[in-house]
Amino acid sequence: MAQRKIISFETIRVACKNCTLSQLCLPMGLSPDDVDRLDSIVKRTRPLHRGDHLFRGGEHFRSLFVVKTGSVKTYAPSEEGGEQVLGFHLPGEIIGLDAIDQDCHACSAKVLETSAICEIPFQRFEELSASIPSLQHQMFRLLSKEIGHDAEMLLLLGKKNAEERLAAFLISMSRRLSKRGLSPTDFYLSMSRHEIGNYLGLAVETVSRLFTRFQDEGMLKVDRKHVQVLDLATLDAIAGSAPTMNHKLRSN
Amino acid sequence: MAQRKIISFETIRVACKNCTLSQLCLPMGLSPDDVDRLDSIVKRTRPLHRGDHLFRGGEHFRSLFVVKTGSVKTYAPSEEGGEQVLGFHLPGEIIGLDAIDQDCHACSAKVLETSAICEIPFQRFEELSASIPSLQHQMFRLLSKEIGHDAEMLLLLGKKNAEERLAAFLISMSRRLSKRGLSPTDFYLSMSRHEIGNYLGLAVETVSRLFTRFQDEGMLKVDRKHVQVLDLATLDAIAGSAPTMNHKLRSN
DNA sequence: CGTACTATTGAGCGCTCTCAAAACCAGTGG
DNA sequence: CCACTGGTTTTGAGAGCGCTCAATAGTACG
Repeated sequence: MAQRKIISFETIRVACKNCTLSQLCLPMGLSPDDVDRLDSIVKRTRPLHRGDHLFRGGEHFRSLFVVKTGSVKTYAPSEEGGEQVLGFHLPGEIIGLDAIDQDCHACSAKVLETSAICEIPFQRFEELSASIPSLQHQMFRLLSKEIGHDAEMLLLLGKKNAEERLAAFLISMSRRLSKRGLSPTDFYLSMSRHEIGNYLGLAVETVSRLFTRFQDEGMLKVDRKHVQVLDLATLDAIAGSAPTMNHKLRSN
Repeated sequence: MAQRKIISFETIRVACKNCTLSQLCLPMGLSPDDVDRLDSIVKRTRPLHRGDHLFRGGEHFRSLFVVKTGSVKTYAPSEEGGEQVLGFHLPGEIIGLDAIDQDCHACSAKVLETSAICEIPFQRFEELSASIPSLQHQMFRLLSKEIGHDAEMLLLLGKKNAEERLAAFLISMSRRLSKRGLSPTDFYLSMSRHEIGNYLGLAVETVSRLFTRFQDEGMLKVDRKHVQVLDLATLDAIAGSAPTMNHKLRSN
């Protein structure tokens, strides 16, 4: 996932415009003028590095964030130092939507690799969207899309076994990366096995064993964080919640 | 949960106003005038009965729905007739938010008991919220709240064991019912054990066994769908994701 | 009062976790 | 250049939670 890419300031400025565009505006047109108004409230931040926090749980909510390059994970810290990884966010994806309600962040967001992030002050964004109906509509859609995505994760965690979960995870990464113009079959995972397992509700060891198995079965070629998908069709079939041949549906 | 309540048309009309109010407007004030404008676009529907559908997956999205009385479940039908229960919706709660994005319902909504439902045509609602900034803000909050709730479910399905899941479910029901002025310790569950298990990612048998266990341990008194919580504090403690004494955290 | 459905209870097994240890990697300092 | 150290990943062996299968009881309804 573009680990050691050199990022010029100009690159960020331009691409940042693109990323807000692609997320909020592309699907249904804003006028070029409205796009400029939107873009004028977006702040650019200098590149963040592995381990940096966009925000921490409990902090006051001020802005939404959009990943320009790199990747970010969101997680809910629990009492005893444990955490639940809530999601991984790739370029073009938005972070912080869950904080609008409480006006305060319920989860934390940590950068997984050197990343460029755009910041959208929410108050100003709200004012803008009140005056641009199609922007309001896009925002509703964006929030709704997030809810739909969460529903998929509920299905994954509620019904799928370990094999199906990892396959679904890889397919999701593949799709999202290819949407950004990257290879759907050859990519780097910026998160650790530990984080993948946490996200999928599996133990690290189970994730590791599955990577090995998938490789043995010829579906993947795995070297550390570098993944090459050799048989996307089979992987997709496994991910598709279709219970494995020798399994019946669980509890339904 | 108010199973055999007689509902007059007038009751619905008045209470329907209340329910849209409490969900969308109460938290931050709309002017009484704006409230009337909102209320004027809300459709009342005659009472629906057990098994009726508000909508089915794949149908075109036109309206959001608010539960006035009764209860509704949303679920995602999967390929082979199986289904994943996505949520149970009690009075005052809104349904259909996930359909805004695709302009088409991804899940189905089925009435669990005789219920009164309000319908909010989304197009008209959007127009209205563009002209009432505080309504727009409330809608953003509502969508965000849903995302936050989903995150809680992810944590539940990803990290909690069967005991903690059922406890969390019961605490959730208790809280939501008491928010509507009903008893937090004495209520009827309108959904079957099967549906509870499906929702929580557990087998029916496991749910049944846990109800029995909770009762044996003196935390609950259970008679079919009638639940009385005898020790809310303990139940709350179990639900609070705190791993049981003899368990460590799972995979984090 | 039979039929169908839902709920309960019991017994056994399997998937995934836990525990443990080795292999591998990256960074640091001698 | 290499040993040392902390981290991540891999691999192995065993155990337990929760599922599956199966049978019984209880409930709703015609």
